[in-house]
Amino acid sequence: MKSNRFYLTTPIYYVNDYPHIGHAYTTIAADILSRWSRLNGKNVFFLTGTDEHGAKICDAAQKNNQTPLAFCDGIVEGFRSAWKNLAIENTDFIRTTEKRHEAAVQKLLSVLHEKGFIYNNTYKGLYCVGCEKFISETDLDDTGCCPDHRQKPAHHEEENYFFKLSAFQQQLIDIISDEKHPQHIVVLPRERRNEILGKLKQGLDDISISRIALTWGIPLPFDAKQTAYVWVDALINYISAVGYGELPGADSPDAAQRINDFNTWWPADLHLMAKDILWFHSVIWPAMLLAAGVALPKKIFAHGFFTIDGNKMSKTIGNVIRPDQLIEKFGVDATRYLTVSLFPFGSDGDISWDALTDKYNVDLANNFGNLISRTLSMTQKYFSGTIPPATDSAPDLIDRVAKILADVPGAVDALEFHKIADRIQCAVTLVNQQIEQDAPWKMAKEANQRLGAAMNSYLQTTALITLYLVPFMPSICQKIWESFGAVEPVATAAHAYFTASVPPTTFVRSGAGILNPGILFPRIQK
RNA sequence: CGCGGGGUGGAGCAGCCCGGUAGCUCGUCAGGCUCAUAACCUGAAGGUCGUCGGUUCAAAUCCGGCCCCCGCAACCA
Repeated sequence: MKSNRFYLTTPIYYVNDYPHIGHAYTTIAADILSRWSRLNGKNVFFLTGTDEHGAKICDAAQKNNQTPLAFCDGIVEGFRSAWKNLAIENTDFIRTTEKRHEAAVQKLLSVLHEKGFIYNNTYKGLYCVGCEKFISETDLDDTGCCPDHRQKPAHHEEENYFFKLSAFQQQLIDIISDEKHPQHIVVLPRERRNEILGKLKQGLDDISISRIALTWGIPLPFDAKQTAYVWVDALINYISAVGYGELPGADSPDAAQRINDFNTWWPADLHLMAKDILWFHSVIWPAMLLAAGVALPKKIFAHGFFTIDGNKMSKTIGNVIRPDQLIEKFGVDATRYLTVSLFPFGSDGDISWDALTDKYNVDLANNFGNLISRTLSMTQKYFSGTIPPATDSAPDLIDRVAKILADVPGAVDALEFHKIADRIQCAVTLVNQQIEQDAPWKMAKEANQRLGAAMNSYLQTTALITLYLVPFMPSICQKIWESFGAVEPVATAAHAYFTASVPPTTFVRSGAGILNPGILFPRIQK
């Protein structure tokens, strides 16, 4: 049942800082996709984790008077709790300092070595610790310092191992550009793909994949004096987490199980990341896999960066937004909804507290939240809190709403969160308009026979819209569900609806008693 | 000739890939409703979609020239 499984990943985050809104952005997006896929009957493996090797971490740990691992442990805890607070349901969390990862890195590098894709050479040049790479003199500023890190690079000469990246240029071009290629990788968005292809056509240099004298890393299997370059190390997490490589030692899990896991999950269906690391994922990573004879990931999506109030996110400016700050102001569910839908996913955009607050008030408080309030309130007032039955001549409202929401699956596939939110809001507006047109409060006064059916249709459509919001706002949707008097969890209903087309009329049953959930999205003053 | 992104009513944005009544949020003005979180609904004013040219029956949308703005510095997703 390989076609029914879905393996998606976020990058593993570098542990030089506690999580901020940028990390959260990618991870929330991945979680929404993951939940959506589960609700659509997929067997999902959702991986995230942390990247913990390299000189920077080593230095930071020293400054803190800690061992590198102890230092990492602290920050990793920050990531774990941030994801927990954001209701992220990742299947696994991989750390590059784990044994299983080390085993996978060594296995892959051994294979590359055996197949002749790795050779050693002397590398001379200026090395910047901050960049963790050699830089050329032309890159330096007037004072001879690295412009990125304001420090003088050191003269460095070392034996390094190189990976024959250049051997894969044409193959990579074909794989990325030719949709009919058996190993085709979909790189999105399109403009990013064009950028990658453009760079690829300019040619590829072999890359250094090891560091000498840097002990905080994974030793090369064929030369223990050197450790793997952090990027090579990091990329491999995507296969080490699902079972690539044999674990040494008696306490290791069953090797056969790991092989089975690997065959089940690899290749990944989607690698999700920000645009800055697309090159590593769409060129270096596939080249490594090609060289090793391992299958390639199917889709790679790079989202944009954002500015905050028009400025770059910066500790100096002090405008860094932490996930917990967002949660404090908007709550977990709204935070998830707002961050991914504020501007189109894939392009750069600006985030500001004002804009977030605005969207919160418009989409969630005034529109969706208020729709819940008014329908429940009317049900309470006009029908003593018992959901009235539908009539045979069901209003076409449900059809019209369903039609709008029919655009959602396609938008999810294209990772167009902005569009998903737009469709959902349109659906909500449609119901609000219908309510206005029907004027149920008037019908109540006139004892109009059609009131029950009308009320029923509002509840049904609101319930239907709620199902589409489950991946974004899991806990509030559950609350809404309960307030509609539904017995089964909202996730169960959503699964039934999305996988078996169970009509919405079976979710919100006439005769069921509603509950008052209170104000779900209180308006927020700017 | 470095690379990339962008220029759409007062502000912020969508639409552009797959040409065919220019849409959303905020703001302004007028009205409706009173079930609801002072929420909701309707209507109005306001745009020659940066500019010049091309393709087309038809271009914000495709093609080319030009002008202007912003990244490719970072603590970074």
